[in-house]
Amino acid sequence: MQEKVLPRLRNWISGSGLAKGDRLPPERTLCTTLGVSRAELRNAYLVLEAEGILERHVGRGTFLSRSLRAARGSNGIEGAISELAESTGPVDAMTARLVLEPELANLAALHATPLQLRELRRLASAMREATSWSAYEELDSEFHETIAAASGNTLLQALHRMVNGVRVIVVWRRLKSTERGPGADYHSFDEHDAILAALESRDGPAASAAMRQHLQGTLAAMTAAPPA
Amino acid sequence: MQEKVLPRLRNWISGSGLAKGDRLPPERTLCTTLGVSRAELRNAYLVLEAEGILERHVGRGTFLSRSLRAARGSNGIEGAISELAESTGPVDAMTARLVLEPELANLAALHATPLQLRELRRLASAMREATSWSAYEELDSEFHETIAAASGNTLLQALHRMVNGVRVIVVWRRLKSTERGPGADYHSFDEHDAILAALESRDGPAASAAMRQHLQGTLAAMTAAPPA
DNA sequence: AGATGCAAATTGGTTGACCATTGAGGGCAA
DNA sequence: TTGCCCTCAATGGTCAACCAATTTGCATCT
Repeated sequence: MQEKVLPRLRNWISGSGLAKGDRLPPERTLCTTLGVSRAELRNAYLVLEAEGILERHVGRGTFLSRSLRAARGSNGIEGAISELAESTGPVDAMTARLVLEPELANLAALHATPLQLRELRRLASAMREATSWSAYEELDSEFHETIAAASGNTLLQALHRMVNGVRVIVVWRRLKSTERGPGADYHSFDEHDAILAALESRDGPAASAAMRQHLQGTLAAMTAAPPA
Repeated sequence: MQEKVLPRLRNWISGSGLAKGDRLPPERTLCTTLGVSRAELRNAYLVLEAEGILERHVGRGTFLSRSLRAARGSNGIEGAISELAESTGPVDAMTARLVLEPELANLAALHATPLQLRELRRLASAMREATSWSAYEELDSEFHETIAAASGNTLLQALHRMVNGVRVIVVWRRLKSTERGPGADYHSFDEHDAILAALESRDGPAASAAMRQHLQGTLAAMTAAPPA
C-alpha cells in the first residue's frame, strides 16, 4: 500500500519543481497521474501531512508547507514526547517543570510582547470559565506555552514544549473529558493572575517566584490528592 | 481530523498497558471505544504505521512494533536536535544551559551513584590530557551528560541531551579537529574539579553554584573570544 | 464600471458497503 | 486418531457516493 505509493509521491514532489507554498494538483488529478486510486493517494498524503511537508485545506487544495524547517521540528519533538512519556512519572514531569518554568517566567518578564501579554490575559480569563477538566487543560497548556514563547529563546521554548507534551500525557490522561471542570475557587486561577501581574510589571524575579509557587502548589496537590 | 484523533490514539496506546508485539483491539472496536469513526482511526493508524510504532496485517490485526524504542528514539530526539540547531545561536544555547545545568548538578549531588562519580573523575582527568579540541569536546559532553544522568530524572536527562546536542552543533562545529587542544591552564579544568568536589560532598547548592560559575565563565569567554 | 449576491463548480473529507486476507473450527476420509 | 480440506467469521483494505468548505463565474444593482 503506502509502501508503494508514498515513495512515488515523494519522488513526484521533488521532481515537480514546486516551491514552498505552491499548490499540488487536485487529488483526483494526481492519483490518475500516478496511476493509483484516490484513497491510496490520500493515505500517502496523510503521512506527509503528519510530517508537516504538506498542508491540506478543504475546498482550496493541498500545498507544500511554507516552513519546511517547522515540519521537521514537529516530527522530531512529537516523537520525542511520545517516547519520553513512556518512561516518565508524574513527579519527574513536575520536577522538570520546576527546573524550567520559573526561569522561563523570568525571561518572559523581560521579553514578552504586548500581544503575548494580552493573549495570556485572555487565556487566564478563559480558564476561569472552563466547564471541563479537558477544556481547562488545553487552556492551561496554552497559557504556559505562551509564557515559554515569550521567553524569546527558541531552544528553551522547544524544551518546554517537550516537557508540557509529556505532562499532558502522563498527568492528564487519567481524567475523563466529561468530568466537571475546576470550581470557582480553584487555587491556580489566582496563581495565574499573580504570574501575569509580575510579567506585566516586567518584574522577572517576581514572575519566577510566582511561577515556582504555582508549580510547588500543583506538585503538593498532586502528591496529596487527584490531579489539581 | 488527525489533530484530534492522533493525540488521543497516542494517549490510548500509552495508557493501554500493551507491550511490544501485543495486538491492539480490532479497528471496529477501538474506534467505538475512542468515539471516532473507523475512517478517522485508520487515518491515525497510517501515521503511526509510518512512524514505525504500529504494524498492520490484513486478517490478523494491528500490533505494537516489536522494536518500539529504536523507532521512536532515533526519530524523536535526534530529529529535534537537528532542527533546533538550525534556529539556535550560541548565546541561546548557553542560556538554556544556564537554566538547566545548575539544577541538574543540584539533583546529581543527591542522586549520583559511586559508579557515576568515579566515571566523572575519570572524565575530568582525561580532559586534562586531551590533545585536540575535538577530543576535549567529546569528553566534555560526556562529563555533562553523566551529571544529567546522575540527576535521576529521565525527562531532565533527555532535555539535557537535546541542549547538549544543539550546543555541539552550534558552538563546536567551527573547530577543526586538527587544532591543538586546551593548554594546561585552561580554566574549565579547575571548574570541573570544583563541580565534582561538590557532587562528591553531596552538597547540592555548592554543585549548583559551581556549575553556574563554570557556565558563566564559558559564556563570558564565548562572547569575548573564540570558544573556550 | 465596480460592487454584491447567489448558484454552480471545484476541492478535500466522510461514510457505508464491499473486497481481500487470515485463522479457527468442524467435518470427513484414511 | 490424525491430517487435510472447506467454510465461516474476523480483520484490515478499497471503492463509489455523498458531504462540507472554498472558489469561481455570472447576473443584477448602483
